[in-house]
Amino acid sequence: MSKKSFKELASSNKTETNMTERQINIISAAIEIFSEKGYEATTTAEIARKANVAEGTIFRYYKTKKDLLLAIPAYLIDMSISQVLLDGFNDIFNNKYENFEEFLREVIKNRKNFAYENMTILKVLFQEIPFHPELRRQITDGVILPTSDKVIKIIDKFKERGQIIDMPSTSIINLIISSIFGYFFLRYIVMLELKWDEDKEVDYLVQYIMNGISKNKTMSNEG
Amino acid sequence: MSKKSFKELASSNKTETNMTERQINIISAAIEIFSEKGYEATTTAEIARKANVAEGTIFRYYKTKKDLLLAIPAYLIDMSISQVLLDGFNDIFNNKYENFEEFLREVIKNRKNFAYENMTILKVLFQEIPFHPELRRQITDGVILPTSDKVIKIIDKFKERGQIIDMPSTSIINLIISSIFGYFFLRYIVMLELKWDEDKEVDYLVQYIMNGISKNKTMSNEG
Amino acid sequence: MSKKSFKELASSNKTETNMTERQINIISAAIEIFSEKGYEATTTAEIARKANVAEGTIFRYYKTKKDLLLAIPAYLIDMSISQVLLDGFNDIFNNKYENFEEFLREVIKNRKNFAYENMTILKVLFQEIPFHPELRRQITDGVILPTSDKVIKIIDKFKERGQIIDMPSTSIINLIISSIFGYFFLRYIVMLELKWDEDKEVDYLVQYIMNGISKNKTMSNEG
Amino acid sequence: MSKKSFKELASSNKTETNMTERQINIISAAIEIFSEKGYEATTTAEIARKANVAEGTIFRYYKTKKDLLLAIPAYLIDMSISQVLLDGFNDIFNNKYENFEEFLREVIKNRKNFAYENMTILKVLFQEIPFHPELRRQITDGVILPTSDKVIKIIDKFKERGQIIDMPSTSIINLIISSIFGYFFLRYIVMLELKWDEDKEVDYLVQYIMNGISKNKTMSNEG
DNA sequence: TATGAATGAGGCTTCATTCAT
DNA sequence: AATGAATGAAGCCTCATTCAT
Repeated sequence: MSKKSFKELASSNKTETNMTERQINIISAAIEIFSEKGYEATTTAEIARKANVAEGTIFRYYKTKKDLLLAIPAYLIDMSISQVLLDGFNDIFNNKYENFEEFLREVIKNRKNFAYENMTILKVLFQEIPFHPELRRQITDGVILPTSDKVIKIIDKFKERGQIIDMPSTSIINLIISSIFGYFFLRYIVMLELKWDEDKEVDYLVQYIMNGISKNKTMSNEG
Repeated sequence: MSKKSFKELASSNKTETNMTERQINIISAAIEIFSEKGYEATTTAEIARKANVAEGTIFRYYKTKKDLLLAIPAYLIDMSISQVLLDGFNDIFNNKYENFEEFLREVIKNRKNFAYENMTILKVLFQEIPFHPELRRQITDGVILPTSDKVIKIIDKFKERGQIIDMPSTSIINLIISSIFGYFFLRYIVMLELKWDEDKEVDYLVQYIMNGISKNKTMSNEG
Repeated sequence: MSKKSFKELASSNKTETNMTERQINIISAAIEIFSEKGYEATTTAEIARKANVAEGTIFRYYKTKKDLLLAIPAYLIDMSISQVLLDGFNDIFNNKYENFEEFLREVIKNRKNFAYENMTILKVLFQEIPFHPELRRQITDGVILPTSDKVIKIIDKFKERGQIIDMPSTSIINLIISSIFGYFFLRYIVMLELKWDEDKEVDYLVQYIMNGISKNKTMSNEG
Repeated sequence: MSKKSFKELASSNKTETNMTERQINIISAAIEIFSEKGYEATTTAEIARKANVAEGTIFRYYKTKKDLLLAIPAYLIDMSISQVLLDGFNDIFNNKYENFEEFLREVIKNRKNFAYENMTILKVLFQEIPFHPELRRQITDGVILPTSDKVIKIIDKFKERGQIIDMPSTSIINLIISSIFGYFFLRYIVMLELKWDEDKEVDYLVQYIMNGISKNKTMSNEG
């Protein structure tokens, strides 16, 4: 993932946001360093350096260092990164997949691409969630719940088609999310140094989830 | 989980460890505050206050604040908490379950109890893993790998009995761990405020995992 | 010696140095307190107070307290104090004294003025030399050796004229320096409280050194 | 110089002092570390370790760390180290040297041996003199002045014989001491790393002092 | 008497934030 | 609006000294 991904994404979307280029530089720099060292261990001096602004300039845009952190979810949404995500789901939703596995595979691929490109920002958010209730609220309300709503509808659709086991949709989502999130955490945080056959493991993951939630046993590995 | 769980556990095991009571007070206090505010945001003064010792006393036992963090995995092992875990697995392993689901349910119950009691310590460890390679090393080498070895054998055993799908045991473990870890993360970190029917959701989790890895479809929900 | 001598000297030379006024305040304050209490017994808070800056400001200019100490020789040179010294020797060298005693008297007078004005800085340097190899290096390489080179030439010149005994120039210099340094140490460090007829004693010192190194006995005492 | 010189000397004199062996261990250790790192930079823990006693034990014998420093001059005298010195002078004094140079050479040799063996203790004392008036008083009153008195008599004796120039004896002593002290300082503190032909330089020193103070030019180098 | 664990004041240093330019 | 020097509160850690054993 390029170090400029945020800035580039942001720049390309600049017409749709009211952030100045400076502001984007700052928050991009912050996100990157937060993800490397954690919020508390990051100094505003470091952010300023990476953002190519003076230290004082940061505080013109973000009153405090914490505001910089709390601005990240809004930034995520504002920048249409979450739009990309939702669009992806929309596509999936609209591309009436006959088969839930197809859908799931698409989701994971989507998620995977998304995660690859935005590992940094996600890492920061999940890292800091436990210590900042305001942040938690923003993420659940602004990102997770809206997404869940969409997904629940999809799940329900496939349920109606008899492809998915009889279990509350919320629980199903939680289980799927847990698996996916747990997978990425294990892969990119804990087992960082291990060799890992990405494609194969993702196939296993899909197969596992599919088995986990589908009504009829599928031994499919023929992705 | 009571605030005294570490101390109590440690005290009850004091014969098996060479830590003084003071040392246990200190690391217990540290773990608790680390888990509440994160390692960086925790001050040694705070730890001292909670441990009821002078600030200087901390440094008699742990040269630096970071040493205090790095001592946690050893503490986990030293206190036989991980022994409890492994013993659990040993019991499971020895109580030759005919059925993999029985085994899994036992594991999750075990894990759940374990996690309940040690959520705090686990939270700290997973929280700080990304920023401290030494910590990562200690956890993978001292906790994860040894446990994995045991579990792989169990998995293999059930594989031979034809109860588990044909997938590398390591991958199976990763998937199971991912699910369980993801579940706890979602439950206790992200969705902290949400109401949640614990028992039901755990049942769903078991069912989901069982479906995910077992050869024959089980629709068991009769928890 | 006035408490402001460094600052004043520095200010008067400000065009020739790239130190800010604040930086000069800080190092001046440091030198004075170091000389009074010794490097280790001096606190950065004290330095800040005397320099009329915040404690943190010190560390903008000198990364550590030790850097502050190690900056002193450079400061000595940078401030052209040593230039004054060398210039003095240059003058002496150029004012072709026919007589070595004249030269010596000039040197000592020069040294004496120099020492009077910079007793403080010299005291610090010689005080801390034993404990800081880096400091020793800087002083020998930056101050002593360059000066010695100049003086050796002068000594050689007078040797050729047959005014000085046959002894390696280096040894002669060492002996002279020893006498002068020892004199000042005894006078200003050990015998601090004693009454002392300065002029008379300096005359004795000159006479003593002259006798010590000159080829022909001089009983001059006509200072 | 052996690391045990103080302790050994002290032990051999134990009948003449009221110090316990422990006390001697402590002050010996203190002196050695003070001389290596300076008084302020030395910790009582370090002293205790080197003295092979518990940290608390130090404070049984010396109420404070400073008391330990202030005890050094008394220790010097108490241990008859200064007696050795004076005895040396006594011998010299009694061995009616006809020639001042002989006397001087004896003194320097004596001093040199003395300094070799007690460099450590002297270093500490001279190092800390500037910062501790009490220490200065003790050294001047207890060591320097009594010694001076003896030496003055000797000087006077040689003056009467017409071997020494007409200069106040105090000044003569100061000059000689300055030269000798300056020599050792240059040699053992500043030029620590330089190669140095000890014997030759001492010869030069003697010759220099002799020339400096004797009435008749001596070009003697034939020591 | 000796010990060494415990103390807590105080040292050095960092860093978010302010403000004059 | 942007800068970056200055601030000073607060953090980590050290160490002389005390005191219960």
